[in-house]
Amino acid sequence: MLSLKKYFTEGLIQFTILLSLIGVRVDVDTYLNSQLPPLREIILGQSSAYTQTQFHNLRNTLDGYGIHPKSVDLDYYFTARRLLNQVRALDRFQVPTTEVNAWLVHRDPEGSVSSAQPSPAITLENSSGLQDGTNPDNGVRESGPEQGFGEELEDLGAVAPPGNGDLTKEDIDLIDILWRQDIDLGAGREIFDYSHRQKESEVDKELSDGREHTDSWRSGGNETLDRNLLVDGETGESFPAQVPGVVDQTALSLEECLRLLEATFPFGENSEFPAGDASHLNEAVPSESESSVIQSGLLSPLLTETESPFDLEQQWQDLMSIMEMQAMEVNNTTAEILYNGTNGDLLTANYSLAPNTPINQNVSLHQASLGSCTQDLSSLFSSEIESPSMASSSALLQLAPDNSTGLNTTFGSTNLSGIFFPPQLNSTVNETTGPELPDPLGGLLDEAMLDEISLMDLAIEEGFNPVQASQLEEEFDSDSGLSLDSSHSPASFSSSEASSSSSSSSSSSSSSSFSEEGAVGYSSDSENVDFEETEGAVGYQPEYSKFCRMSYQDPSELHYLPYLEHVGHNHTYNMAPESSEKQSDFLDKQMSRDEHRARAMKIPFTNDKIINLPVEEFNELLSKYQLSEAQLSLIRDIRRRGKNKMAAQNCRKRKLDTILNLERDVGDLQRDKSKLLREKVEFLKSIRQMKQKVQKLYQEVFGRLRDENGQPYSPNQYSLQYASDGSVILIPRALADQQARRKERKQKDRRK
DNA sequence: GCGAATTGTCATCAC
DNA sequence: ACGTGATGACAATTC
Repeated sequence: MLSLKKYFTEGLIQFTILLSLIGVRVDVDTYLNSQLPPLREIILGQSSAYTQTQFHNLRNTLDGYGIHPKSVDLDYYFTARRLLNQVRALDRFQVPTTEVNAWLVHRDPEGSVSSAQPSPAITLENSSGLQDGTNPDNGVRESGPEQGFGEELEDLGAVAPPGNGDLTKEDIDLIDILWRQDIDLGAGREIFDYSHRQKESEVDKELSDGREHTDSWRSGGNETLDRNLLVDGETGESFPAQVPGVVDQTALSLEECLRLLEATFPFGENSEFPAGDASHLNEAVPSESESSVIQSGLLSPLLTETESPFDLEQQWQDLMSIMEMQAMEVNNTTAEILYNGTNGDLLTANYSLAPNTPINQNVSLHQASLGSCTQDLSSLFSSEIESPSMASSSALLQLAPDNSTGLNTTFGSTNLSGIFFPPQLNSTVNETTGPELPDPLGGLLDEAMLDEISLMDLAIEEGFNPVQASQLEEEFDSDSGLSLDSSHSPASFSSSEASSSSSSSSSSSSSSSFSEEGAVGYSSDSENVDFEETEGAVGYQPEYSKFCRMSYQDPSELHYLPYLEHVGHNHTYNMAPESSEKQSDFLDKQMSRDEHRARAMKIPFTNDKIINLPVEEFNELLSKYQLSEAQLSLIRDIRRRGKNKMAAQNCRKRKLDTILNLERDVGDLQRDKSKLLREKVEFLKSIRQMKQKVQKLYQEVFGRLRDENGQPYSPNQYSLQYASDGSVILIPRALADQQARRKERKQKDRRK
């Protein structure tokens, strides 16, 4: 359960992140919040703080249908939920709690190699399925081979509040489609027949209508739609034949995001992943020329897992490491790649990394996170998707401004090693660092290397004894001192770090971190906010503005929505007396101490209102009732404690984020330090080689010099020196020694 | 039953 | 002056 919780929580967070990055506003909370106490329990864990709310939600969402968070009869529960919500929807003010900008569930035409495979039935079914997405009641459920978590998710969608309306259902259906397509890639293509799933989800509603009726209805109603659709033979997805490439690529990216997530997303223990899923996943990925960067950058680690199709832990770690790299690489990777690449050839390094490294992905993700969360899909992806051929070049172009520092240092290094010296002199450098692949993780030097560097420093400062330095360097090279310190690799970072907000520890800067990382930051907050929504809590409201999904979710607003007024009503009347009793006991146990106190004191309104109402309305509420002094006192205590409780939770979250940010900053600094040390080593090597070359030239020039008699000068008696005007002059050795001593004295004096 | 982790509460300060 | 958020410290609870 713990692992499931972890996967599910982080998976949803990542999923939200992915969707938010591509500009789709999706409120996962909708699926977790008021409708699904069991899932909330799974995610949030048992907590008195949350349980209080959960109990509250439970009471009001179940309407008497008892459900224990840890022993859930989901089918019964969901069915009851759906029916009740439908009834309630009849007279309910609807609140849009989910906003979807665009949903395109089809692949780009280029990627559909199998689109040539005729599959009219699937086309029909898919198109109708998509259309049916807004009208879930039209299908007939049919028992299919898939009974995994997707089923639950479908039900999950079915119990979305009626107030959320079609969009929510659409969301879930589409997500469900995407999930299933990959979860079931190993199964037959009929899996992708949306009508199958539709039928499954609605089997409890329209058993009598039969499939023939439904199919004929569909075929009749969707002919026009079908005409314009092509079908991907592998995934069964249909897509408009004339859709511009931009949109298709966008849809692909979305799909690939979901695909990636789902591949790493363990949907419960009963989810079945057929062997060879990974290979299917591989096949489903479009060819490289058209593939989005997400695919090349994100999927590749997953695709290497074909040997063990679903090593979930490994898959998950892959995803987390990728997420980590996405955060890192914008700042580090490109510079380091450039740096490493220039050990041999800068241009080669650049062009070789362009097509198959995640730089492009980095750029897009970075931009997405920097930009508005509601960024348009087309604008978000236009740079890479609109003209895929330009993707690599744009990546290169964007490298420069982002990594100007790295580039400069790179050139600095290159100038020394590559420009000043002929290739043969550069061989040592290349041999040492050439084989190194660009390391996006950032290499760190071990202590041995630091020692070597210190020794080399000593050698330099002591007048650069070439022999000594060479020996040192040989030792250094033989130790392959550029080895990375694995302890500092991102793999060692906690997964939560990937979702932690960036920036420094100060609260003010932590605000800016939200704009940088969007939904990534304060993920735990969103959980908190979720629970607070129905409770009407106002905790951490200012941070709502930092989230993409905050627009309509001011809990204080929701709190006053008329249809929420029934919150707190007791709907246990339709329960059997025994179960009602159990329910009552259960709820009693879930109540907080203050709730018990309030009940004992017969406080005529909910603790929820006591805590979360604005002060004016709170006072107004108090004035409406004739309350004793004890009651008033208790009410104020409840309000104080309730607010403080939320404040404490927020405070702890901030503290945790601060710690994580500091931890990440330390890691960044360590990487920077190691990078600088590596550069220093390179510079030292270059200087040594330069000196060797100067020495060689010196000997060559000196050896050619002849005196008046045509005899060579003795190196013991004469030496060559640079004059101040840049010329080279021959002076007696004694004089040269004198000058050297003077220089040394001056240098010592300066040091003092 | 114990210790660690988590959560709730109080006191206090700052805004 | 009052309400509220933030936070350290401690207690209670949960794991």
